[in-house]
Amino acid sequence: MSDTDDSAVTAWSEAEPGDDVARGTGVALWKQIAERIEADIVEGRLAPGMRLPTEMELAERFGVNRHTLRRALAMLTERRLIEATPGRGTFVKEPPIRYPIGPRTRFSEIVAREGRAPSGRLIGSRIEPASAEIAEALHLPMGADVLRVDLLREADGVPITIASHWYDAERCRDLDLLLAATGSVTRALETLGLGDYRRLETRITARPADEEERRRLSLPAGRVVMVVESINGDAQRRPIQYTRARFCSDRVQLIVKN
Amino acid sequence: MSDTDDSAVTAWSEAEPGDDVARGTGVALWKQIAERIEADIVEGRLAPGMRLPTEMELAERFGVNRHTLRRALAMLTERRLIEATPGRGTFVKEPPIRYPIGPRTRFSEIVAREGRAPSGRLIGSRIEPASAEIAEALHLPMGADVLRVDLLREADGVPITIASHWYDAERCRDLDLLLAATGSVTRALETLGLGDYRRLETRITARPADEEERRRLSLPAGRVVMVVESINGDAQRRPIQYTRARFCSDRVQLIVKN
DNA sequence: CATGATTTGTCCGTATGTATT
DNA sequence: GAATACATACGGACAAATCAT
Repeated sequence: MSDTDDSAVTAWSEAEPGDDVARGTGVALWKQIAERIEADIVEGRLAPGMRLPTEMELAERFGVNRHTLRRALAMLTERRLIEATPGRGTFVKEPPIRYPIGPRTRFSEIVAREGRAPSGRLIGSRIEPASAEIAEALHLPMGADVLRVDLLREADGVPITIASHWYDAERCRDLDLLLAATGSVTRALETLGLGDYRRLETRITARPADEEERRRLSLPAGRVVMVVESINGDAQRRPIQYTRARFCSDRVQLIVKN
Repeated sequence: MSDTDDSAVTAWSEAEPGDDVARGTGVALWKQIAERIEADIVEGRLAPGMRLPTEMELAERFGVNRHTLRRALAMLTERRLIEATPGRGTFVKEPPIRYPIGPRTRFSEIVAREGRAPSGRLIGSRIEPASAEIAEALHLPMGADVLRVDLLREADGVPITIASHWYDAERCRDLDLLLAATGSVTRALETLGLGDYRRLETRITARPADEEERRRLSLPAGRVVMVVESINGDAQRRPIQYTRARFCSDRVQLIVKN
Protein backbone atom coordinates (compact mmCIF):
# COMPACT_ATOMS: atom_id res chain seq x y z
CA MET A 1 0.00 0.00 0.00
CA SER A 2 0.88 3.63 0.43
CA ASP A 3 1.87 5.71 -2.49
CA THR A 4 4.08 7.69 -0.17
CA ASP A 5 7.73 6.81 -0.07
CA ASP A 6 8.87 3.95 -2.18
CA SER A 7 12.53 4.38 -1.39
CA ALA A 8 12.07 4.25 2.37
CA VAL A 9 13.99 0.98 2.42
CA THR A 10 17.24 2.37 3.70
CA ALA A 11 16.34 2.96 7.32
CA TRP A 12 15.77 -0.68 8.04
CA SER A 13 18.06 -2.30 5.52
CA GLU A 14 21.14 -1.16 7.40
CA ALA A 15 20.67 -4.15 9.66
CA GLU A 16 23.97 -6.00 9.70
CA PRO A 17 24.01 -8.79 7.15
CA GLY A 18 25.14 -12.20 8.21
CA ASP A 19 22.93 -12.27 11.32
CA ASP A 20 21.60 -15.53 10.10
CA VAL A 21 18.82 -17.51 11.52
CA ALA A 22 19.34 -20.42 13.92
CA ARG A 23 19.36 -23.78 12.15
CA GLY A 24 18.62 -27.12 13.70
CA THR A 25 16.80 -25.77 16.72
CA GLY A 26 13.55 -27.51 15.95
CA VAL A 27 11.95 -24.16 15.12
CA ALA A 28 11.29 -23.81 11.41
CA LEU A 29 13.47 -21.22 9.73
CA TRP A 30 10.56 -19.42 8.12
CA LYS A 31 8.88 -19.14 11.50
CA GLN A 32 11.92 -17.56 13.06
CA ILE A 33 12.15 -15.08 10.22
CA ALA A 34 8.47 -14.23 10.43
CA GLU A 35 8.79 -13.60 14.14
CA ARG A 36 11.80 -11.34 13.71
CA ILE A 37 10.13 -9.25 11.05
CA GLU A 38 6.97 -9.09 13.10
CA ALA A 39 8.93 -7.84 16.08
CA ASP A 40 10.52 -5.19 13.86
CA ILE A 41 7.07 -4.04 12.83
CA VAL A 42 5.32 -3.97 16.21
CA GLU A 43 8.32 -2.33 17.85
CA GLY A 44 8.40 0.35 15.20
CA ARG A 45 11.74 -0.33 13.54
CA LEU A 46 9.74 -1.02 10.40
CA ALA A 47 7.29 1.86 10.22
CA PRO A 48 3.85 1.65 8.61
CA GLY A 49 4.00 2.31 4.88
CA MET A 50 7.66 1.46 4.71
CA ARG A 51 8.85 -0.75 1.89
CA LEU A 52 10.68 -3.93 2.75
CA PRO A 53 13.75 -4.97 0.80
CA THR A 54 13.12 -7.28 -2.12
CA GLU A 55 12.63 -10.95 -1.42
CA MET A 56 16.05 -11.67 -2.91
CA GLU A 57 17.75 -9.22 -0.56
CA LEU A 58 15.87 -10.47 2.47
CA ALA A 59 16.64 -14.07 1.64
CA GLU A 60 20.31 -13.22 1.36
CA ARG A 61 20.32 -11.28 4.62
CA PHE A 62 18.76 -14.15 6.56
CA GLY A 63 20.91 -16.70 4.77
CA VAL A 64 18.02 -18.72 3.44
CA ASN A 65 16.56 -19.58 0.08
CA ARG A 66 14.01 -17.25 -1.39
CA HIS A 67 11.27 -19.87 -0.99
CA THR A 68 11.92 -20.09 2.73
CA LEU A 69 11.70 -16.35 3.02
CA ARG A 70 8.47 -16.29 1.01
CA ARG A 71 6.97 -18.73 3.48
CA ALA A 72 7.69 -16.21 6.23
CA LEU A 73 6.20 -13.33 4.26
CA ALA A 74 3.14 -15.46 3.52
CA MET A 75 2.50 -15.80 7.24
CA LEU A 76 2.85 -12.05 7.76
CA THR A 77 0.53 -11.40 4.83
CA GLU A 78 -2.05 -13.72 6.32
CA ARG A 79 -1.81 -11.82 9.59
CA ARG A 80 -2.24 -8.64 7.57
CA LEU A 81 0.93 -7.02 8.85
CA ILE A 82 2.41 -6.59 5.40
CA GLU A 83 1.08 -6.41 1.90
CA ALA A 84 2.77 -7.27 -1.37
CA THR A 85 1.85 -5.89 -4.77
CA PRO A 86 3.44 -7.52 -7.80
CA GLY A 87 5.81 -5.12 -9.46
CA ARG A 88 5.89 -2.62 -6.61
CA GLY A 89 7.22 -4.48 -3.62
CA THR A 90 6.21 -5.46 -0.12
CA PHE A 91 5.03 -2.83 2.33
CA VAL A 92 4.24 -2.62 6.01
CA LYS A 93 0.53 -2.06 6.29
CA GLU A 94 -0.55 1.35 7.43
CA PRO A 95 -3.12 1.52 10.19
CA PRO A 96 -6.52 2.44 8.78
CA ILE A 97 -8.18 5.77 9.44
CA ARG A 98 -10.63 5.38 12.31
CA TYR A 99 -13.84 6.73 10.86
CA PRO A 100 -16.58 7.21 13.45
CA ILE A 101 -20.16 6.95 12.21
CA GLY A 102 -22.36 9.16 14.32
CA PRO A 103 -25.11 11.73 14.06
CA ARG A 104 -22.54 14.31 12.99
CA THR A 105 -20.24 12.61 10.51
CA ARG A 106 -18.00 14.94 8.47
CA PHE A 107 -15.19 13.60 6.36
CA SER A 108 -12.83 16.55 6.77
CA GLU A 109 -13.28 16.75 10.54
CA ILE A 110 -12.67 13.04 10.96
CA VAL A 111 -9.56 13.00 8.81
CA ALA A 112 -8.18 16.13 10.47
CA ARG A 113 -8.71 14.61 13.92
CA GLU A 114 -6.58 11.66 12.78
CA GLY A 115 -3.79 14.15 12.11
CA ARG A 116 -4.00 13.88 8.36
CA ALA A 117 -4.75 16.47 5.71
CA PRO A 118 -8.19 16.11 4.11
CA SER A 119 -8.76 17.12 0.51
CA GLY A 120 -11.40 16.50 -2.10
CA ARG A 121 -11.98 16.74 -5.81
CA LEU A 122 -15.29 17.25 -7.54
CA ILE A 123 -15.55 14.43 -10.07
CA GLY A 124 -18.82 15.49 -11.59
CA SER A 125 -22.37 16.63 -10.98
CA ARG A 126 -25.63 16.47 -12.90
CA ILE A 127 -29.38 16.42 -12.63
CA GLU A 128 -30.89 12.96 -13.02
CA PRO A 129 -34.25 11.29 -12.36
CA ALA A 130 -34.58 9.69 -8.93
CA SER A 131 -34.28 5.91 -8.83
CA ALA A 132 -36.67 3.95 -6.63
CA GLU A 133 -34.11 3.75 -3.85
CA ILE A 134 -33.23 7.43 -3.86
CA ALA A 135 -36.81 8.56 -4.17
CA GLU A 136 -37.71 6.54 -1.10
CA ALA A 137 -34.79 7.85 0.92
CA LEU A 138 -35.50 11.50 0.08
CA HIS A 139 -39.30 11.15 0.33
CA LEU A 140 -39.71 12.21 -3.28
CA PRO A 141 -41.80 10.71 -6.08
CA MET A 142 -39.88 8.31 -8.25
CA GLY A 143 -38.33 9.97 -11.28
CA ALA A 144 -38.30 13.42 -9.70
CA ASP A 145 -35.31 15.59 -10.53
CA VAL A 146 -32.41 15.05 -8.15
CA LEU A 147 -29.00 16.65 -8.15
CA ARG A 148 -26.16 14.16 -8.04
CA VAL A 149 -22.68 15.22 -6.96
CA ASP A 150 -19.68 12.88 -7.10
CA LEU A 151 -16.60 13.57 -4.99
CA LEU A 152 -13.26 11.91 -4.48
CA ARG A 153 -11.96 12.43 -0.95
CA GLU A 154 -8.36 12.02 0.12
CA ALA A 155 -6.24 12.04 3.25
CA ASP A 156 -2.66 13.23 2.83
CA GLY A 157 -3.23 12.91 -0.89
CA VAL A 158 -4.15 9.21 -0.64
CA PRO A 159 -7.63 8.57 -2.03
CA ILE A 160 -9.99 7.25 0.63
CA THR A 161 -13.50 7.28 -0.72
CA ILE A 162 -15.69 8.00 -3.72
CA ALA A 163 -18.84 9.67 -2.45
CA SER A 164 -22.01 10.26 -4.45
CA HIS A 165 -24.56 12.64 -2.95
CA TRP A 166 -28.13 13.10 -4.09
CA TYR A 167 -30.22 16.14 -3.26
CA ASP A 168 -33.74 17.22 -4.09
CA ALA A 169 -33.04 19.41 -7.12
CA GLU A 170 -35.78 21.81 -6.07
CA ARG A 171 -34.37 22.55 -2.67
CA CYS A 172 -30.74 22.64 -3.73
CA ARG A 173 -30.51 24.90 -6.76
CA ASP A 174 -26.92 25.65 -7.76
CA LEU A 175 -25.50 23.48 -5.02
CA ASP A 176 -23.04 22.10 -7.53
CA LEU A 177 -21.78 25.59 -8.32
CA LEU A 178 -21.42 26.38 -4.65
CA LEU A 179 -19.55 23.12 -4.18
CA ALA A 180 -17.13 23.94 -6.93
CA ALA A 181 -16.63 27.40 -5.47
CA THR A 182 -16.19 26.50 -1.80
CA GLY A 183 -14.76 23.01 -2.24
CA SER A 184 -16.67 21.83 0.79
CA VAL A 185 -19.98 20.03 1.07
CA THR A 186 -20.54 21.39 4.55
CA ARG A 187 -19.90 24.99 3.57
CA ALA A 188 -21.94 24.77 0.40
CA LEU A 189 -24.92 23.46 2.35
CA GLU A 190 -24.46 26.18 4.96
CA THR A 191 -24.85 28.75 2.20
CA LEU A 192 -28.22 27.19 1.43
CA GLY A 193 -29.21 27.38 5.08
CA LEU A 194 -28.77 23.63 5.62
CA GLY A 195 -25.69 23.85 7.79
CA ASP A 196 -26.39 21.36 10.52
CA TYR A 197 -27.55 18.34 8.62
CA ARG A 198 -27.28 15.22 10.72
CA ARG A 199 -27.04 11.56 9.87
CA LEU A 200 -30.27 9.63 10.34
CA GLU A 201 -29.39 6.14 9.19
CA THR A 202 -26.37 4.34 7.80
CA ARG A 203 -26.30 1.06 5.87
CA ILE A 204 -23.08 -0.82 5.30
CA THR A 205 -22.13 -3.57 2.87
CA ALA A 206 -18.91 -4.57 1.15
CA ARG A 207 -17.88 -6.04 -2.18
CA PRO A 208 -14.87 -6.27 -4.50
CA ALA A 209 -13.92 -2.92 -6.02
CA ASP A 210 -14.94 -2.58 -9.64
CA GLU A 211 -12.84 -1.26 -12.49
CA GLU A 212 -13.68 2.41 -12.00
CA GLU A 213 -13.23 2.28 -8.23
CA ARG A 214 -9.84 0.66 -8.57
CA ARG A 215 -8.76 3.36 -10.96
CA ARG A 216 -10.07 6.27 -8.90
CA LEU A 217 -8.85 4.92 -5.56
CA SER A 218 -5.63 3.60 -7.15
CA LEU A 219 -6.21 0.10 -5.84
CA PRO A 220 -4.56 -3.07 -7.13
CA ALA A 221 -6.80 -5.91 -8.26
CA GLY A 222 -8.69 -7.92 -5.70
CA ARG A 223 -9.25 -5.07 -3.29
CA VAL A 224 -12.50 -4.46 -1.45
CA VAL A 225 -14.70 -1.42 -0.94
CA MET A 226 -17.16 -0.83 1.85
CA VAL A 227 -20.35 0.68 0.50
CA VAL A 228 -21.78 3.07 3.06
CA GLU A 229 -25.21 4.44 2.28
CA SER A 230 -26.55 7.12 4.55
CA ILE A 231 -29.54 9.38 4.85
CA ASN A 232 -28.85 12.82 6.23
CA GLY A 233 -31.60 15.12 7.43
CA ASP A 234 -32.19 18.60 8.72
CA ALA A 235 -32.97 19.59 12.30
CA GLN A 236 -36.54 18.27 11.89
CA ARG A 237 -35.15 14.93 10.66
CA ARG A 238 -36.49 15.57 7.19
CA PRO A 239 -34.16 13.85 4.72
CA ILE A 240 -32.21 16.32 2.60
CA GLN A 241 -29.31 14.24 1.37
CA TYR A 242 -28.75 10.66 0.35
CA THR A 243 -25.14 9.51 0.14
CA ARG A 244 -23.44 6.42 -1.21
CA ALA A 245 -19.77 6.41 -0.30
CA ARG A 246 -17.37 3.68 -1.36
CA PHE A 247 -14.48 3.43 1.06
CA CYS A 248 -11.27 1.62 0.31
CA SER A 249 -11.53 -0.96 3.06
CA ASP A 250 -7.77 -1.23 3.57
CA ARG A 251 -7.49 2.40 4.48
CA VAL A 252 -10.55 2.88 6.66
CA GLN A 253 -12.09 1.30 9.73
CA LEU A 254 -15.63 2.35 10.49
CA ILE A 255 -16.38 2.93 14.15
CA VAL A 256 -19.77 2.88 15.84
CA LYS A 257 -19.95 4.12 19.41
CA ASN A 258 -22.91 2.95 21.46
CA MET B 1 -26.64 -17.66 -4.07
CA SER B 2 -29.17 -19.44 -1.91
CA ASP B 3 -28.88 -23.08 -1.16
CA THR B 4 -32.62 -23.17 -1.04
CA ASP B 5 -34.42 -24.35 -4.10
CA ASP B 6 -32.23 -25.12 -7.04
CA SER B 7 -34.98 -26.56 -9.16
CA ALA B 8 -37.10 -23.42 -8.92
CA VAL B 9 -36.50 -22.83 -12.60
CA THR B 10 -39.83 -24.15 -13.74
CA ALA B 11 -42.01 -21.25 -12.65
CA TRP B 12 -40.33 -18.86 -15.02
CA SER B 13 -39.06 -21.14 -17.70
CA GLU B 14 -42.59 -21.80 -18.97
CA ALA B 15 -42.35 -18.52 -20.85
CA GLU B 16 -43.30 -19.29 -24.44
CA PRO B 17 -40.23 -19.94 -26.56
CA GLY B 18 -39.97 -18.20 -29.87
CA ASP B 19 -40.77 -14.80 -28.43
CA ASP B 20 -37.58 -13.57 -29.94
CA VAL B 21 -36.03 -10.22 -29.57
CA ALA B 22 -36.52 -7.38 -32.07
CA ARG B 23 -33.69 -7.13 -34.57
CA GLY B 24 -32.71 -4.11 -36.57
CA THR B 25 -34.44 -1.59 -34.35
CA GLY B 26 -31.28 0.26 -33.44
CA VAL B 27 -31.50 -1.09 -29.88
CA ALA B 28 -28.79 -3.66 -29.21
CA LEU B 29 -30.10 -7.18 -28.74
CA TRP B 30 -28.28 -7.71 -25.46
CA LYS B 31 -29.80 -4.51 -24.09
CA GLN B 32 -33.32 -5.62 -24.94
CA ILE B 33 -32.71 -8.95 -23.26
CA ALA B 34 -31.28 -7.34 -20.15
CA GLU B 35 -34.30 -5.07 -19.87
CA ARG B 36 -36.75 -7.92 -20.22
CA ILE B 37 -35.05 -10.01 -17.56
CA GLU B 38 -34.77 -6.99 -15.29
CA ALA B 39 -38.49 -6.35 -15.64
CA ASP B 40 -39.15 -9.98 -14.73
CA ILE B 41 -37.10 -9.51 -11.59
CA VAL B 42 -38.45 -6.21 -10.34
CA GLU B 43 -42.02 -7.26 -11.08
CA GLY B 44 -41.55 -10.48 -9.15
CA ARG B 45 -41.95 -13.07 -11.88
CA LEU B 46 -38.35 -14.03 -11.08
CA ALA B 47 -38.27 -14.25 -7.31
CA PRO B 48 -35.16 -13.64 -5.19
CA GLY B 49 -33.02 -16.74 -4.87
CA MET B 50 -34.57 -18.32 -7.92
CA ARG B 51 -32.28 -19.95 -10.44
CA LEU B 52 -32.34 -18.76 -14.03
CA PRO B 53 -32.21 -21.26 -16.88
CA THR B 54 -28.73 -22.00 -18.20
CA GLU B 55 -27.10 -19.61 -20.62
CA MET B 56 -27.64 -22.10 -23.42
CA GLU B 57 -31.35 -22.32 -22.70
CA LEU B 58 -31.76 -18.58 -22.37
CA ALA B 59 -29.85 -17.94 -25.58
CA GLU B 60 -32.10 -20.39 -27.38
CA ARG B 61 -35.22 -18.87 -25.90
CA PHE B 62 -34.30 -15.35 -26.99
CA GLY B 63 -33.00 -16.59 -30.33
CA VAL B 64 -29.48 -15.23 -29.93
CA ASN B 65 -25.96 -16.54 -29.56
CA ARG B 66 -24.71 -17.41 -26.12
CA HIS B 67 -22.25 -14.48 -26.18
CA THR B 68 -25.01 -12.01 -26.84
CA LEU B 69 -26.96 -13.42 -23.93
CA ARG B 70 -23.89 -13.28 -21.70
CA ARG B 71 -23.53 -9.60 -22.52
CA ALA B 72 -27.04 -9.10 -21.14
CA LEU B 73 -26.29 -11.09 -17.99
CA ALA B 74 -23.08 -9.10 -17.51
CA MET B 75 -25.12 -5.93 -17.34
CA LEU B 76 -27.50 -7.44 -14.77
CA THR B 77 -24.52 -8.72 -12.77
CA GLU B 78 -23.03 -5.25 -12.75
CA ARG B 79 -26.31 -3.88 -11.44
CA ARG B 80 -26.22 -6.61 -8.80
CA LEU B 81 -29.59 -8.00 -9.72
CA ILE B 82 -28.23 -11.48 -10.43
CA GLU B 83 -25.20 -13.50 -9.47
CA ALA B 84 -23.54 -16.39 -11.30
CA THR B 85 -21.35 -19.15 -9.90
CA PRO B 86 -19.47 -21.48 -12.23
CA GLY B 87 -20.85 -24.99 -12.04
CA ARG B 88 -23.97 -23.91 -10.13
CA GLY B 89 -25.84 -21.49 -12.27
CA THR B 90 -27.17 -17.97 -12.24
CA PHE B 91 -29.42 -16.77 -9.45
CA VAL B 92 -31.56 -13.78 -8.65
CA LYS B 93 -29.92 -11.99 -5.76
CA GLU B 94 -31.66 -12.24 -2.43
CA PRO B 95 -32.05 -9.10 -0.36
CA PRO B 96 -29.57 -9.09 2.51
CA ILE B 97 -30.55 -9.44 6.13
CA ARG B 98 -30.81 -5.98 7.69
CA TYR B 99 -28.61 -6.24 10.74
CA PRO B 100 -28.94 -3.27 13.12
CA ILE B 101 -25.91 -2.43 15.21
CA GLY B 102 -27.01 -0.89 18.47
CA PRO B 103 -26.40 -1.04 22.19
CA ARG B 104 -28.40 -4.25 22.32
CA THR B 105 -27.33 -6.34 19.36
CA ARG B 106 -28.36 -10.00 19.46
CA PHE B 107 -27.99 -12.27 16.46
CA SER B 108 -31.01 -14.45 17.12
CA GLU B 109 -33.35 -11.53 17.81
CA ILE B 110 -32.27 -9.72 14.68
CA VAL B 111 -32.65 -12.75 12.45
CA ALA B 112 -36.01 -13.65 13.97
CA ARG B 113 -37.28 -10.11 13.42
CA GLU B 114 -36.41 -10.53 9.74
CA GLY B 115 -38.76 -13.50 9.68
CA ARG B 116 -36.01 -16.08 9.37
CA ALA B 117 -35.02 -18.96 11.63
CA PRO B 118 -31.79 -18.37 13.54
CA SER B 119 -29.52 -21.27 14.44
CA GLY B 120 -25.96 -21.71 15.57
CA ARG B 121 -23.27 -24.32 15.86
CA LEU B 122 -20.41 -24.34 18.31
CA ILE B 123 -17.25 -24.72 16.23
CA GLY B 124 -14.82 -24.85 19.11
CA SER B 125 -13.68 -23.29 22.34
CA ARG B 126 -10.42 -23.11 24.24
CA ILE B 127 -8.36 -21.14 26.72
CA GLU B 128 -5.62 -19.07 25.12
CA PRO B 129 -3.31 -16.22 26.13
CA ALA B 130 -4.65 -12.75 25.40
CA SER B 131 -3.13 -11.01 22.39
CA ALA B 132 -2.29 -7.32 22.66
CA GLU B 133 -5.53 -6.34 21.00
CA ILE B 134 -7.76 -8.53 23.14
CA ALA B 135 -5.98 -7.64 26.35
CA GLU B 136 -6.55 -3.98 25.66
CA ALA B 137 -10.20 -4.45 24.81
CA LEU B 138 -10.93 -6.49 27.94
CA HIS B 139 -8.70 -4.39 30.26
CA LEU B 140 -6.54 -7.39 31.04
CA PRO B 141 -2.77 -7.79 31.12
CA MET B 142 -1.36 -9.13 27.88
CA GLY B 143 -1.00 -12.90 27.93
CA ALA B 144 -3.70 -13.39 30.59
CA ASP B 145 -5.91 -16.43 30.17
CA VAL B 146 -8.91 -15.75 28.00
CA LEU B 147 -11.67 -18.10 26.93
CA ARG B 148 -12.26 -18.15 23.22
CA VAL B 149 -15.51 -19.45 21.76
CA ASP B 150 -16.09 -19.83 18.02
CA LEU B 151 -19.60 -20.03 16.63
CA LEU B 152 -21.14 -20.42 13.22
CA ARG B 153 -24.49 -18.64 12.98
CA GLU B 154 -27.12 -19.31 10.37
CA ALA B 155 -30.46 -17.95 9.17
CA ASP B 156 -32.83 -20.52 7.65
CA GLY B 157 -29.87 -22.87 7.56
CA VAL B 158 -27.78 -20.48 5.43
CA PRO B 159 -24.51 -19.58 7.15
CA ILE B 160 -24.30 -15.87 7.91
CA THR B 161 -21.33 -15.28 10.17
CA ILE B 162 -18.41 -16.84 11.96
CA ALA B 163 -18.17 -15.22 15.39
CA SER B 164 -15.26 -15.53 17.80
CA HIS B 165 -15.87 -14.40 21.35
CA TRP B 166 -13.22 -13.79 23.99
CA TYR B 167 -13.95 -13.65 27.70
CA ASP B 168 -11.83 -13.15 30.77
CA ALA B 169 -11.24 -16.78 31.74
CA GLU B 170 -11.42 -15.88 35.44
CA ARG B 171 -14.85 -14.33 35.26
CA CYS B 172 -16.33 -16.84 32.88
CA ARG B 173 -15.51 -20.29 34.18
CA ASP B 174 -17.30 -23.05 32.32
CA LEU B 175 -18.96 -20.63 29.94
CA ASP B 176 -18.11 -22.99 27.13
CA LEU B 177 -19.93 -25.84 28.83
CA LEU B 178 -22.95 -23.65 29.43
CA LEU B 179 -22.85 -22.60 25.80
CA ALA B 180 -22.83 -26.17 24.61
CA ALA B 181 -25.70 -26.99 26.99
CA THR B 182 -27.99 -24.03 26.25
CA GLY B 183 -26.92 -23.35 22.68
CA SER B 184 -27.28 -19.62 23.25
CA VAL B 185 -24.68 -17.02 24.11
CA THR B 186 -27.27 -14.80 25.72
CA ARG B 187 -28.66 -17.56 27.93
CA ALA B 188 -25.25 -18.87 28.93
CA LEU B 189 -24.17 -15.40 30.03
CA GLU B 190 -27.43 -14.97 31.94
CA THR B 191 -26.55 -18.07 33.94
CA LEU B 192 -23.33 -16.31 34.93
CA GLY B 193 -25.27 -13.22 35.98
CA LEU B 194 -24.16 -11.28 32.91
CA GLY B 195 -27.51 -11.18 31.23
CA ASP B 196 -27.74 -7.65 29.97
CA TYR B 197 -24.42 -7.08 28.36
CA ARG B 198 -24.53 -4.17 25.97
CA ARG B 199 -22.41 -3.15 23.04
CA LEU B 200 -19.91 -0.39 23.79
CA GLU B 201 -18.07 0.01 20.53
CA THR B 202 -18.09 -1.56 17.07
CA ARG B 203 -15.35 -1.46 14.46
CA ILE B 204 -15.98 -2.49 10.88
CA THR B 205 -13.65 -3.40 8.04
CA ALA B 206 -13.93 -5.68 5.03
CA ARG B 207 -11.65 -7.94 3.03
CA PRO B 208 -11.79 -10.97 0.70
CA ALA B 209 -12.88 -14.13 2.47
CA ASP B 210 -10.01 -16.51 3.16
CA GLU B 211 -9.97 -20.23 2.55
CA GLU B 212 -11.50 -21.25 5.88
CA GLU B 213 -14.20 -18.59 5.75
CA ARG B 214 -15.21 -19.63 2.26
CA ARG B 215 -15.52 -23.21 3.42
CA ARG B 216 -17.47 -22.46 6.60
CA LEU B 217 -19.78 -19.89 5.02
CA SER B 218 -19.99 -21.94 1.79
CA LEU B 219 -18.90 -19.01 -0.32
CA PRO B 220 -17.58 -19.25 -3.87
CA ALA B 221 -14.23 -17.68 -4.67
CA GLY B 222 -13.86 -13.93 -4.71
CA ARG B 223 -16.43 -13.24 -2.04
CA VAL B 224 -16.03 -10.66 0.69
CA VAL B 225 -16.49 -10.70 4.46
CA MET B 226 -17.15 -7.77 6.73
CA VAL B 227 -15.09 -8.04 9.88
CA VAL B 228 -17.06 -6.62 12.78
CA GLU B 229 -15.14 -6.26 16.03
CA SER B 230 -17.11 -5.23 19.06
CA ILE B 231 -16.60 -4.70 22.73
CA ASN B 232 -19.51 -5.65 24.95
CA GLY B 233 -19.75 -4.54 28.56
CA ASP B 234 -21.87 -4.99 31.63
CA ALA B 235 -24.26 -2.44 33.16
CA GLN B 236 -21.28 -0.46 34.47
CA ARG B 237 -19.76 -0.41 30.97
CA ARG B 238 -16.96 -2.70 32.12
CA PRO B 239 -15.87 -4.79 29.14
CA ILE B 240 -16.75 -8.46 29.55
CA GLN B 241 -16.67 -9.72 25.98
CA TYR B 242 -14.67 -9.03 22.87
CA THR B 243 -16.14 -10.31 19.61
CA ARG B 244 -14.81 -10.63 16.09
CA ALA B 245 -17.56 -11.63 13.70
CA ARG B 246 -16.98 -12.24 10.02
CA PHE B 247 -20.18 -11.64 8.07
CA CYS B 248 -20.72 -12.84 4.54
CA SER B 249 -21.20 -9.42 2.98
CA ASP B 250 -23.61 -10.66 0.32
CA ARG B 251 -26.07 -11.85 2.88
CA VAL B 252 -25.95 -9.04 5.42
CA GLN B 253 -26.33 -5.29 5.46
CA LEU B 254 -25.26 -3.60 8.66
CA ILE B 255 -27.52 -0.77 9.82
CA VAL B 256 -26.62 2.06 12.16
CA LYS B 257 -29.47 4.22 13.43
CA ASN B 258 -28.58 7.66 14.69
C1' DC C 1 -12.53 -40.94 -3.23
C1' DA C 2 -12.90 -40.82 -8.15
C1' DT C 3 -15.27 -39.56 -12.14
C1' DG C 4 -18.17 -37.59 -15.36
C1' DA C 5 -21.93 -34.38 -16.40
C1' DT C 6 -23.36 -29.74 -15.99
C1' DT C 7 -22.59 -24.93 -16.07
C1' DT C 8 -20.17 -20.66 -16.09
C1' DG C 9 -15.82 -18.10 -17.55
C1' DT C 10 -12.41 -17.06 -21.03
C1' DC C 11 -10.15 -17.22 -25.19
C1' DC C 12 -9.53 -17.74 -30.13
C1' DG C 13 -11.51 -16.10 -34.51
C1' DT C 14 -14.87 -13.98 -38.16
C1' DA C 15 -18.18 -10.75 -40.02
C1' DT C 16 -20.97 -6.55 -40.24
C1' DG C 17 -22.77 -1.99 -39.61
C1' DT C 18 -21.84 2.75 -37.90
C1' DA C 19 -19.49 6.70 -36.60
C1' DT C 20 -15.18 9.38 -36.74
C1' DT C 21 -11.15 11.10 -38.79
C1' DG D 1 -14.72 8.72 -50.56
C1' DA D 2 -11.13 6.09 -47.82
C1' DA D 3 -9.22 4.63 -43.69
C1' DT D 4 -9.89 3.73 -39.13
C1' DA D 5 -11.84 2.56 -34.88
C1' DC D 6 -15.59 0.74 -32.33
C1' DA D 7 -19.63 -1.77 -30.94
C1' DT D 8 -22.42 -5.60 -32.04
C1' DA D 9 -23.30 -10.40 -33.12
C1' DC D 10 -22.02 -15.19 -34.11
C1' DG D 11 -19.22 -19.67 -33.91
C1' DG D 12 -16.24 -22.89 -31.69
C1' DA D 13 -13.16 -24.68 -28.11
C1' DC D 14 -11.51 -25.32 -23.67
C1' DA D 15 -10.62 -24.24 -18.69
C1' DA D 16 -12.51 -24.23 -14.06
C1' DA D 17 -15.86 -24.92 -10.60
C1' DT D 18 -19.68 -27.56 -8.81
C1' DC D 19 -22.54 -31.46 -8.01
C1' DA D 20 -24.40 -36.07 -8.23
C1' DT D 21 -23.34 -40.74 -8.80
